[in-house]
Amino acid sequence: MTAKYEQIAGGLIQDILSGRYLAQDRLPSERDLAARFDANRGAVREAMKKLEALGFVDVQPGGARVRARTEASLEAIGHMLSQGELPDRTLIDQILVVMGGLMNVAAEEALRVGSAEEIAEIRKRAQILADEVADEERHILARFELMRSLMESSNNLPLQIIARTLLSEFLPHIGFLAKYAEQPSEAFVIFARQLDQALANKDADALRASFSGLFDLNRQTMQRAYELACADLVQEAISS
Amino acid sequence: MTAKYEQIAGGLIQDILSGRYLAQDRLPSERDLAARFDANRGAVREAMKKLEALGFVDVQPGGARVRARTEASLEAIGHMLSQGELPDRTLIDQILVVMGGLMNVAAEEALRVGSAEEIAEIRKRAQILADEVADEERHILARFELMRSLMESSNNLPLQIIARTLLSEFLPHIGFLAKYAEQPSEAFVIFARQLDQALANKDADALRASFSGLFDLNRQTMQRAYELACADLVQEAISS
DNA sequence: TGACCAATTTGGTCCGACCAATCCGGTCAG
DNA sequence: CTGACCGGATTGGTCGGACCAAATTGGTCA
Repeated sequence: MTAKYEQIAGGLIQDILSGRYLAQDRLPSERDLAARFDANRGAVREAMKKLEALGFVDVQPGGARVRARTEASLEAIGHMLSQGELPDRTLIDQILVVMGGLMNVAAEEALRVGSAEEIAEIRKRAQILADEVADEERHILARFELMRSLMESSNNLPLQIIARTLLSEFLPHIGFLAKYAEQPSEAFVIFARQLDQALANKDADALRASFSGLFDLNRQTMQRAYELACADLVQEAISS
Repeated sequence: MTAKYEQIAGGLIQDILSGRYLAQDRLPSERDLAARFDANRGAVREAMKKLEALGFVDVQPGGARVRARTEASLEAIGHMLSQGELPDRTLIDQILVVMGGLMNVAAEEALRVGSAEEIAEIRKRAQILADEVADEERHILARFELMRSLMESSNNLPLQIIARTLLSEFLPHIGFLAKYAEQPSEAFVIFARQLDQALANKDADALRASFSGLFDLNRQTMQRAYELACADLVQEAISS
């Protein structure tokens, strides 16, 4: 049984994201909300504190007001993704773009401040990706391990926080795409080799190029998988 | 008069960041905290909800535990910056690095999906930066306007959220550096011109190069200003 | 029509109480 | 002596009612 204040918070988030309460609307008073959710006002207040921290609302003496989407917190992204039957396709792509950019920064920083051991660790992950015969499961794992070690070696706290948050908001909502994902293409392997070489030569430009290539491929793969998943969903709807 | 639950939250954050409570320590019970802060347990609970949302603690039936720094939320960065007399120098640099990377992504995306009007808007901001005779105040303003219009034109919600959050956590803590900042150097003007040209030619590589140059200069300027501020602080300490 | 004032509403805080899950220390069997 | 077990104390979660100060609202009056 989830805590009641979480249920209240979840309900209000649904209302806000679904447009029941628009930006700059005033939310019902805490007393009214307590009545609607059949809860005590204290529980409602705890839920409001959570909404406030998530950047969904702005609560002041006199009333709580809904904030604009762009004023939300990064932790709110997960809730935005879980709206509707399928997570929003554009938003997924946007997240992938940002993740790519962050990984680029992490790679540059890792190259700049990382120790030899850390670079070697990263190269090991890259080499697994460059290994054509690796089975798919190990391949997927290696991608995450590559990202993880990059973040670690960047020694950049804000970067680590952003990447971890983004990932944890993102991953729970794309599990359904797994069965539609393609095998890594030939181009992927080539980019992975370039990545390894760039790390070996400490060549920042090549590093960037190979990384951009890898993440673009990943984006395309995701978009295709998304389309396949959509098509499947339509089929199911017809047959039912 | 700030709300009491905010005072409590602030006090606890201080305790956590100063090391009074270490990672995975158990926090005192809500009842004990209520006694210590001479407050009602309800107020303490609201403060705890805030700490939880900030990623500082993990509260469960049985007790609340302190999380590791890297598990914190992006909104916690501001609190980390306000520890000690001067904000942490390394952390400032790390934030600048991340901001640079994000702006790079924004610029690429703006070039990819932005309308002609939006590109023109960005170029206008860049041209102000390339204008050597602009007074300093206008110059600083133009930098922020450039960043703002880039973020706007990227049409990337996660990116906008991250950048806005990072800026709002960052800016309040670097105001003291303003009086130590140098005039923009000649190199800065050159990079700004390159930026304008790259936008005109829709040349993503040149865009990246000019942006990296601008942000590197900015980083160096900040670091020098920080050192000057430190030196000043030492002087004051001696003379008092 | 617009400025002004009072009643109402709203968030912030407090008190005391109860429940269920967890934690802790002692007990008892191996 | 060790380890599983058990019951009481502790802890977070919820409830109800109450009061205050600030903001909102709506009506009044100039």
